[in-house]
Parts: sequence; structure tokens; C-alpha cells
Amino acid sequence: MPASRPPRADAVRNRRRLLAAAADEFAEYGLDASVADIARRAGVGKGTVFRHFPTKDDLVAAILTDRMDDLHRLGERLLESDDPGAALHEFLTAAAAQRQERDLSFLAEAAGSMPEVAAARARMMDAIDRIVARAAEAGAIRADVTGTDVFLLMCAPNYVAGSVPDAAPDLWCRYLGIILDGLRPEGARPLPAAAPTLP
Amino acid sequence: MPASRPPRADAVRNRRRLLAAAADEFAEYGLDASVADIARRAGVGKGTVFRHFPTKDDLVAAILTDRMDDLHRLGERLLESDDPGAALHEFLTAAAAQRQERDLSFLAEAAGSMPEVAAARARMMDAIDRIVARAAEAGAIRADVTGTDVFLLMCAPNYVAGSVPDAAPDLWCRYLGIILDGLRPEGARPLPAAAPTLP
DNA sequence: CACTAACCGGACCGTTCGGTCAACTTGCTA
DNA sequence: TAGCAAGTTGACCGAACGGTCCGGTTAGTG
Repeated sequence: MPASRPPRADAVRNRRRLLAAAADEFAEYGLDASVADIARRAGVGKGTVFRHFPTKDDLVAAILTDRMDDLHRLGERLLESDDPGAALHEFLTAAAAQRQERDLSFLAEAAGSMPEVAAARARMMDAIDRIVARAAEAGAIRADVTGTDVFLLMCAPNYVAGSVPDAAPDLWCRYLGIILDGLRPEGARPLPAAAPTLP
Repeated sequence: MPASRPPRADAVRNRRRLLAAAADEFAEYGLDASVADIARRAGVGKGTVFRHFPTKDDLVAAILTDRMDDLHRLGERLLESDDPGAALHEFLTAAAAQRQERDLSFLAEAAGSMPEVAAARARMMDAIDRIVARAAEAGAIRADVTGTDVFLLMCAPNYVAGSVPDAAPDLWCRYLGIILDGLRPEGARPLPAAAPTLP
């Protein structure tokens, strides 16, 4: 069996354009952005979208995978930093900035369980786990903080800042600071008690 | 002009059922839950839904208004507590618990700008502002924390905890604790520097 | 009990969506 | 440059949606 031919030049160009156009369209209209609109923004026919991505979910998965791999690469690079606390801080800030520029977190609900997305998330989580472990060893954060904690908390500042229409564009910075303060080691702290019920 | 008659018994019963069924359906399927499914779950014809709520958005607005008014009432009650710090803590915990039971925060995107919803939010925000001000005066939290800060941060623990499929059901408690630690007064803390760009 | 206004139900309508397909065009190779 | 596989296109399809409408039903009144 001969090796399959490399893809044609216009095909790779269209694929790149499609990913960019889809990210823009999803950021603007949410998951309900239509495939037809994405195709139009990319300057391409609707059929071309389905040639590159068999279903809409596959398109979503490709976008998510790209973004998570970006963070994964940053994480690997930061693991060679000689200041574990600063490395964690920089990672969290970059993750928040990525979401601030274009919040696509809701895409994970639609395609979060697809195998390729799960694999990309696992790669990213592996880097996060190691960054957090290094920061904890260096005493920059509590010893009981896990990689999952950080992965979850790093989503919060933008989500929160995006909930108010007239929020300052760098409001997420403020909340990132508050959360990082909460992660700092200062002896044992009690967890809040059980929730009261509403009246 | 004579006073309009009180609504019929079956009408008020159906309206109650509809609100409950819609909340369940939205929590399960998101904003895309169909009006037909909501009607079916309520044991009612589709036409009845539109009789009570002229559009789907009006239904969403009614649900949001109910939930915000619940929090507003709790806030007013807590303003009479003699421990401002504990009052704030209890309010945040109740808000998180409300979301934990049924996360309907995404509904605000669809109907957040409708007048009735904005009015309910304003009522709730007024209570939050006063609770936070009292907690700050009592030294329970930093002096520079605003009601808006708290409103935003109180959304974070559940959002964050809901992002992982196999998370413990009371994980939000852990994050609420971390965030509250970050709000405690301990002298000035530097905000994080500007965000680095991704590689 | 009889009357009526309010209420209910579900067939129906126009629109929009994700996805398919067959005819057409184009980049690569020999 | 000739030929063809790969790529592109937009009309088209069935499904599902929000919303309308009117004939039948029922709760409350006098």
C-alpha cells in the first residue's frame, strides 16, 4: 500500500480558515452558531465544512483540542522555570487571558466527552499536575491543593468577570488575585459548614 | 370598570406545574429544552404554555425572577443577624447551594436584559450590597471588596465544580472556602501583573 | 342548574438547522 | 500539458423548533 498523498494546498488553507472562522462565530453566537454562517465567514461553501469535519461536533472538538494543546505546550515550557510559584502564576494568568480573549468554555459541554478532546485534556492536566506539585513543594501554595483544584479554579475569574455586562476588561485580574490569595499556605483553615436551605 | 376576576383554580395550578417542569427541563437539557417537552413534563398541552408565558423567554424570565427573589428574601433576613461575617458566609453558601441543586445560571444569558429580570436582580443586588458593606465594616472581609465582587465570586464555586464530570457533590464547598480565604483582610496584596501571551 | 367567559389541547404553519449529494472545478503528477 | 483524484459547491432533504389558532372543555356565578 502506497503512502497517502499529502493534502492539497487549498485544502489546508481552507481548514485553517474554517477553524478561525468557527472560533469567531462560536465566540459571538455561542454553540448555536450555524454551520452555514461559519462557512460564509470562512468564504467557503457549506459542503466544504462537512468535508473537513464530518459533524458539527467534530469541528467543536478540533477547536477545543487546539486550545488545550496551546496550554499544554505552555505548561511544558514553564516546567523548566526555576521559580515554581511564578510558573504557576504565569500559567493561571495565561489560561485566564486565553479565555478573556475568546471565551469558548461552553464548547466543552458539547464535545467534552469526545475521545480526542479527552486526550487533549489529559495532556493538559498532566502538565498542570506537575506544575502544581512543584509549586506545592516549593511552599508557594498549600500542600493540599491538587492539579484538579487549579484546573477548576483557573476557569473561575473569567466566567465570573463575564457575567456583568459593563465589567472592566481586566476585572478577571482582580479575581485571579483573590483566588490566588486563597491558595496561599497559612496554616489549616476550616471548610465552610453545610449549606442552609432557602426560606 | 369592574375588578378583573381572580384566576381560575386550574390556571394557577398549571402555572405552578409549568414553572417546576420548566426548571427541571432547563436544568437537564439547557436552554435548548423544547417548549413541547416542558409541556409534556407538566402534563399539559403546548398551547397552555404560551397562554401563561407569551414567549419562551418570558418563561425563562419567570424562573429567573423567582430564584433571585428567593435570594433577595434571604438577604433581607440576614441583614438582621448580629454577626455580619457569618451573615455573608451564610448568604454565599445559600447561593452556591441553590446553584448546586439546579444550575440555571445560563438562563441569564437569554433573558438577563428583560425588564422584570433586571428589576429582580436589582433587588437582590441591593441586599448583597448592604450585606457586604456590613461585613466590611465589621472587619470580616477586606474593605475594598464590593457587592459586585461578591455577586460575581459567589457564582464561581459551582461553575467550577460542575466542570468536572466525576467531581464530589460537595466540591463547591471547598472552593467557596478558598475564595472566602482570599477575601479576608490581611493587609494590602499586590494584584497579578499583566497577562503573558501564549507561545 | 344553566350559562359563559376563561381555559385547555394539539393539529398546524413558517422557519431554520445539521447533514447529503451529484455536478462541477482545480491542484498535483507523470 | 493531459488526466485524474481530490476538493468544492449550493440546491436539497427531513427533523425539530417556536409560535398560532380554533373547536371543545370546564370552573365559577347567579
